[in-house]
Amino acid sequence: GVKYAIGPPIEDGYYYDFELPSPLKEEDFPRIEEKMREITKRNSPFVREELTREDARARAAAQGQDYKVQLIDDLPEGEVISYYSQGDWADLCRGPHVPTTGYLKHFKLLHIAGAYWRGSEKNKMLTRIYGTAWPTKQEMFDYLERLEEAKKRDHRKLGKDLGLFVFASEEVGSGIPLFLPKGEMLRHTMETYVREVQTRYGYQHVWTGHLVREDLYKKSGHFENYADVMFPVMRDEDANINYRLKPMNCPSHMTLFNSQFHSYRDLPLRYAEFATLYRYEKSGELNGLTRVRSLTQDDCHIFCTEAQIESEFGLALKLIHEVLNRYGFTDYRVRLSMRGEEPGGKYVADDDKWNRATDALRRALIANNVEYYEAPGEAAFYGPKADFQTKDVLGREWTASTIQVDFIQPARLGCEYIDEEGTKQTPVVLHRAVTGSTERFMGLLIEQYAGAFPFWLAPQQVALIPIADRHHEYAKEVLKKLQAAGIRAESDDRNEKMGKRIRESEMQKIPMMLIMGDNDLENGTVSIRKRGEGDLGAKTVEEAIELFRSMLN
RNA sequence: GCCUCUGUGGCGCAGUGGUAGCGCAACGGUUUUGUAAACCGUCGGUCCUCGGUUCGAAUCCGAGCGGAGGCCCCA
Repeated sequence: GVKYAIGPPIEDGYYYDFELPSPLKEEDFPRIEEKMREITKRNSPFVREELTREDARARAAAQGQDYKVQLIDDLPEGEVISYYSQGDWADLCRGPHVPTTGYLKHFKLLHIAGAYWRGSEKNKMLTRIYGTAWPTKQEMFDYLERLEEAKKRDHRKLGKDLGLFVFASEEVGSGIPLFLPKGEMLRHTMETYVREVQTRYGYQHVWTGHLVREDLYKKSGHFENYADVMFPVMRDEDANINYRLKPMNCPSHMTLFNSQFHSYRDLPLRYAEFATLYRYEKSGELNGLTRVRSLTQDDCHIFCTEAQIESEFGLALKLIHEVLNRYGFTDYRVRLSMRGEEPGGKYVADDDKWNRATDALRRALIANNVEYYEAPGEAAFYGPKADFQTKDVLGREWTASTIQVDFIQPARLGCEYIDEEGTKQTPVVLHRAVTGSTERFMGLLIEQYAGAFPFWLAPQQVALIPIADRHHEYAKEVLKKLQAAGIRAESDDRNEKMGKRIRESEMQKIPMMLIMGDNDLENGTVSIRKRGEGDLGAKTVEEAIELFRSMLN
């Protein structure tokens, strides 16, 4: 028989998990929906019934509903246990429900997915059916419409349309984005900007390459948790050494720290790196630019004393605010990710250090007036963290910025500094990333702006389109002047009809175009066309440069 | 990795057993020509791969490789 697990409401809909005797297919949906309509037409009432724990348990057990029995057993003491019934169907549910089935008129089953019971892959995989329901036909139509619209902003689609990047999975492999010239330009702009900010905030940039001896990760503790995602590269049989592609930077940066003596006067010491990392993410995990196997992390490690945590956290916070605001991200939530309740697991066992680290973060969040919510079980194995959660166009949550306190790794890797008393101390390390990874952040940016980037970020600021002759000397001269003025200009190398090119530029969200027609070539002018404002008429090159500059802010 | 869905010219799609079609794009041309369009024509496909069933496979079956939506994971 069918066993019922859980079926909660979610944003814009609901799902229900079942254990089914035979697999369900999406082609079964019409039949199920037909049945649903039949039930709603009956307009039968939902009846609420409150039971004692024993009665509820007996009832679920009698029906052979093992999952319900487990749910009942796990309900906290004092919780009212209710059953809702409708016709001959009864189900454990907290409620509330609509009075009768007739209230449910506009619904649609969306898709099927597998889901582990209780979310643990050790448990059986159940069949989850997602659906949506709305009070009116119009609202449901609007919702489905919104989904369609969102798909148009999907960075995977826009990235292709705008010529930013491609995935050649069958040639170079899954999860390895290849960036076209415009995409590389965008990457470069993003990284140059963050580098400039970091330098201003007292960070020093370092470089640690791509290969690391496996032993270092055994020492740091990464190996036992993440061996699965580390690409093996090469083994030196004679020396008995394994080299790995670098999946994280922390041990490398700490090794750099250890390479020199440090006094308390050197602290805080802030190392930053735009590092290419490689992680063998599970195939089902890959997702456009937001989850890849080769990524560029804007990773930083701040070595400081325990007393400096709060001020360093505050500084990092200020930096993150500045950067996210510049990019136009204001809609994010801060999550304090803490160790889970369960003892052991991946978390390094040292209650005292965990408590001190968590308290330090909490104090810093409060001191800086940051609103946050706590999430047990989300911490890194070495410490708690503050994660800045943003959403993509389909509503999925992703971590962009993160600040993490680490009392564990520096000790393991033997980091030291000499304090005022002349004794050796272990520094605290703050791990910090602003954009998280250049790739993921670019994906979020593309969706944020639907491809219409702000001027300073746009991979192409101006398209040059000489009408008469693209090899015209004057056109070349104009291009040179623009580039000399620091404006990213490209000449269009296709000798196309202008109307087509303009339509295409609208699609590509080019913020400003510079057109050189016959008249311009004769008069020594250029014609400006600005996105959203249309034709601005003929200008001199110098006037055009002024106009571009004014757009930069 | 697991569950469900999916893989046809550059892009979007149609085609469920008889050796592939449409729209857009591209290319050429005519006309017009300052931000746009009309018309005519042309090019372009190992129908993801391998194997099987069949007289015959894009179509049915199996395996593999991709992609999508979830689940677990996310240093």
